[in-house]
Amino acid sequence: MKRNSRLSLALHTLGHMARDPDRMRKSADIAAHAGTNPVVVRRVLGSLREAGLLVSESGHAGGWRLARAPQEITLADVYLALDERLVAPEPDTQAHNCSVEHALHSRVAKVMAEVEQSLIQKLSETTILSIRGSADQSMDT
Amino acid sequence: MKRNSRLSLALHTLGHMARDPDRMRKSADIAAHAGTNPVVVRRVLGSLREAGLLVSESGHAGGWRLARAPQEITLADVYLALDERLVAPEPDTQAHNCSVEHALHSRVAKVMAEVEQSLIQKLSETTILSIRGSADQSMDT
DNA sequence: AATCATGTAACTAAATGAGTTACCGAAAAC
DNA sequence: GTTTTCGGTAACTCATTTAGTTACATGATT
Repeated sequence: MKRNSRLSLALHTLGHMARDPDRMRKSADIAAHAGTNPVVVRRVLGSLREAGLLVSESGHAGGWRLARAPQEITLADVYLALDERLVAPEPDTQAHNCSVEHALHSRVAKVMAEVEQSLIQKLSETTILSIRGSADQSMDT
Repeated sequence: MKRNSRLSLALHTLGHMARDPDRMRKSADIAAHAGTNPVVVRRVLGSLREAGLLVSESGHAGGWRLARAPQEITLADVYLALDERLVAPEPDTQAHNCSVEHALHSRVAKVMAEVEQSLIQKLSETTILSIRGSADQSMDT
């Protein structure tokens, strides 16, 4: 895989789950569908669980399930859960030699932060319900 | 450095240049200011030149300069020039096993593309003039 | 010609992230 | 209570990306 694969995997999985929210899915099945590894799936979904988007259970009837209704989960939730921060507010480790540099740095950081917020705002306008497929087909066909 | 360092370097340099658009700057000076290497600077600024944002010249009086007025250069121009594509429209190399997967994949791709466009739109609303420092201080203080 | 800039190829090193193996612990089935 | 079947996680490998560096060619000015 490549860049944004975590986000992509998350959206695909949530899209599937949104079709049938009550069903439990095993990481092995999800992985097979996504063409990846169960551990990778658990890592990504684990982040979503920490953010309260999913719940997981062990044992025979275990697996993964949405923690709330699909229309209550937006792409912003997913984005923030994965902690990607595409626009990246660099934590500013560098001491700046001149005052111009310092002022400019803070301006750039401010603009980047605004763009990031704008991105999150845009993402919050779409729920995973809208990327779900149309009908009642099941995942394991 | 870290992620988005190219974009960051570009914005910082353009911010400096916007203060005094007619002045020629050497890659060595820019690199010293940014705490990086002249070759790295030339690579990044080379992308901006290909996009028509900068011009460069060789020789004694050589260096880098804005190709047009700073208020005519938006962050979207810079973003597109660097070919970053943060939201990343994965080129879809994979054949999908089931029709659900196929439909879902295209939905996800569509949403991602919309978000990317939204990001570019937002970036186009800010020019490098607005990240320039306030007054007439020069870069080499 | 000598100098000083960009342009670029080629390489190194570090960081990132997917993939994998292995093992633990929890919950249900038997 | 033992076995089975899940998730949870640590530890490692491998590929990719990218900054950094060296070296050298090209072009423009002195």
